[in-house]
Amino acid sequence: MGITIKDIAQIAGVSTSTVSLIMSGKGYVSGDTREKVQKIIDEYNYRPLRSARQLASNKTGNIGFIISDVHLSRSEAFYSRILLGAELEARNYDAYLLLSTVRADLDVPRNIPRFLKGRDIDGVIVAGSVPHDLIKYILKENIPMVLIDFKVENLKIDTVFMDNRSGIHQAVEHLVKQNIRQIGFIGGSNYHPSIRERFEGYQTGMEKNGLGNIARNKDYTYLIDDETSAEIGAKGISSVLKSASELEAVICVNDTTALGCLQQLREQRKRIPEDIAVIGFDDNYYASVMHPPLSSIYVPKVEMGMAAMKLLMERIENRKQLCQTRVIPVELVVRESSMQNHII
Amino acid sequence: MGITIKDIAQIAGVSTSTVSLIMSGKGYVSGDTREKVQKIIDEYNYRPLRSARQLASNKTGNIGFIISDVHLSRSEAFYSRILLGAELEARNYDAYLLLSTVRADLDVPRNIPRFLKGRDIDGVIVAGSVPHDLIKYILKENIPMVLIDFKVENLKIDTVFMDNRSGIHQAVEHLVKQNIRQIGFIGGSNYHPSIRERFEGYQTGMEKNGLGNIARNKDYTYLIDDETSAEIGAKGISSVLKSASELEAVICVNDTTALGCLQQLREQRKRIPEDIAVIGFDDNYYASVMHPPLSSIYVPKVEMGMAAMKLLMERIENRKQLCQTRVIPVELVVRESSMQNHII
DNA sequence: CTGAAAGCGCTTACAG
DNA sequence: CTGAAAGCGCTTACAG
Repeated sequence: MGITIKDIAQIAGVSTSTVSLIMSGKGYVSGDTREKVQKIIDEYNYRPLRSARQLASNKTGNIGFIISDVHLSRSEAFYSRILLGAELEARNYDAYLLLSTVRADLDVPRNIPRFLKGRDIDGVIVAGSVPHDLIKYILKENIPMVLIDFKVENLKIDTVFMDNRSGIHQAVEHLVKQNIRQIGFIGGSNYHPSIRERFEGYQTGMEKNGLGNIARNKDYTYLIDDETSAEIGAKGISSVLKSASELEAVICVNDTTALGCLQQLREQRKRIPEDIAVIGFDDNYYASVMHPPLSSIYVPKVEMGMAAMKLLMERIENRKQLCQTRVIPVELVVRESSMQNHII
Repeated sequence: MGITIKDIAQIAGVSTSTVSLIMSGKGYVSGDTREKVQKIIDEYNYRPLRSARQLASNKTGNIGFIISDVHLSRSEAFYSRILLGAELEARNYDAYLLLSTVRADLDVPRNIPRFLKGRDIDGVIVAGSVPHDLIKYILKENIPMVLIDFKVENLKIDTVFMDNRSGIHQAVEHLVKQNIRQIGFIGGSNYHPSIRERFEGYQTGMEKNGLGNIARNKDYTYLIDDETSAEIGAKGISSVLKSASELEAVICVNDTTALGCLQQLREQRKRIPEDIAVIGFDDNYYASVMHPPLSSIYVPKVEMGMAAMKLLMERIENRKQLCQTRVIPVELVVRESSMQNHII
């Protein structure tokens, strides 16, 4: 029913090879022929059938996007924005994005995303943490892959990351500039690479400002190696408040944690930011509408998805190139929750 | 490099037709042959190449998932949960989900999702509102389609919806049982079908409880036909509070709106729920961690995605069947924000 | 610069 | 119940 390359070739009075060459932009075709054929292609609105193209060229034009089910449906919309970026960028390569969610208890290799088994993709983007076995499987199968906001030790894989350390450094400096020095940290240290980096950022940032003794004092930190949640924030601030009575400010590993922290502080009748300043990380929608509005480190999520897609395409083009890590810059957004001395 | 149907046929000593028949589960194959061949298929872990299958059968095995970019990246994770459900269900049909976001200012048909033009999908799921022109295009092209949480007037399309009216009715009754009668509504009336239904639910629910006069009194409602936001909630409650001084409770069109409402009430030093009870809709993660925790109507989002995929597959099977609407039940979750008289 | 032809890996009437 | 064969719509060496 659709129009085929044969039809176009016949109408244009050329061979199908020529039409194919023109469609793909490869090989040499004279300007005249090209123009003539292109006109007919446009006129008939011809689009090559993907499956035929795939079969003949042994390329699928599909990119797999793998994400854990809990991450995709988390409220921060963090990963769905990354997904959005990947999809946007895919268009520039005329690629389709195949989505597959995986569970944490994935049974590799029995239960892996189908497109991996069927080889229906040219490469995959993995966003956030997934079972290590899955990563190893993809590597073993030699399928081009880019990780976003995830790392697996000792494995050479292209990665897109945000500059977690710089983000926390910005937060620390913003506080120090206000003469706030008793700064705590709530979150985790090891559950996820980004979480680890944020904690390290806290340590090094404090160190740089001559506050290493505080950062090393465990009274000032609350670390739980688990999926982040508002609950951790609430428990964390209670705990730190008890152990470090001098506390003036707290940096939370992300906005969700900060939310719980804010609530707990309110229940304890602490004024924010007068008694305790609070800073989050991610800068999601809720940060700006929290009470008070939350200072947070903005992460350009869409850009991360786009960067990953670009990197993957480079990898597919040139499978031998050295592994790269793209670090996406982040930026502190100051709001009421951390403006203790009202100097922005 | 991969193993093909030919290899399997040769090893098993049968024709490729027989292998194909077994793989697809169609036609008649004797038990003996079936078993023998199946064993070899399993042993070699053979999986037919999708593109070849597509080309030969003229079916793609792909389902398109279309969603507006703003919806996908909204913080409620409402639509990403729906997407999750669709993907989960797709596995049961061995279908792949192709994602495409569209912008509100989509230029139809120039800029429509590529898989629509290329006919690379067997059908599409459209989640949330998208430009009407796009819906009309899909209809005109006779591509099987299911809408989720969206309607286009006068067009016959399979649809999955949540029971918005029932949700609001539950909220009204929950309040009335506590002898709360001065109930307002904040949100919109016309921007989106769900919003309209929720407003209608407010009107009919109030009517049923003998409170029609209040529902008809414009002092008790604040309606803005725009994308929902916390800001609308804040402005809404200020406005209603001014015009309806007797106000005891307010139902918000969704949780995001309720969030803004909560904040504004706090700023005005109103106690929640003692002075004003507040109820949201959607029951997203933030509802339970708001301050105070927000009563809200739970919407089973994953189930909606699954239902849509099932419905679409039915439609693809039988293009002539009558259009169906699947209404997914919802349920009020009572939390502190609406427990004025402490009788749950 | 262009064309003829083989081939990609399946499915599906059609015979038998 | 099973096999031989055509065909799906492309791409890609290979000639010329």
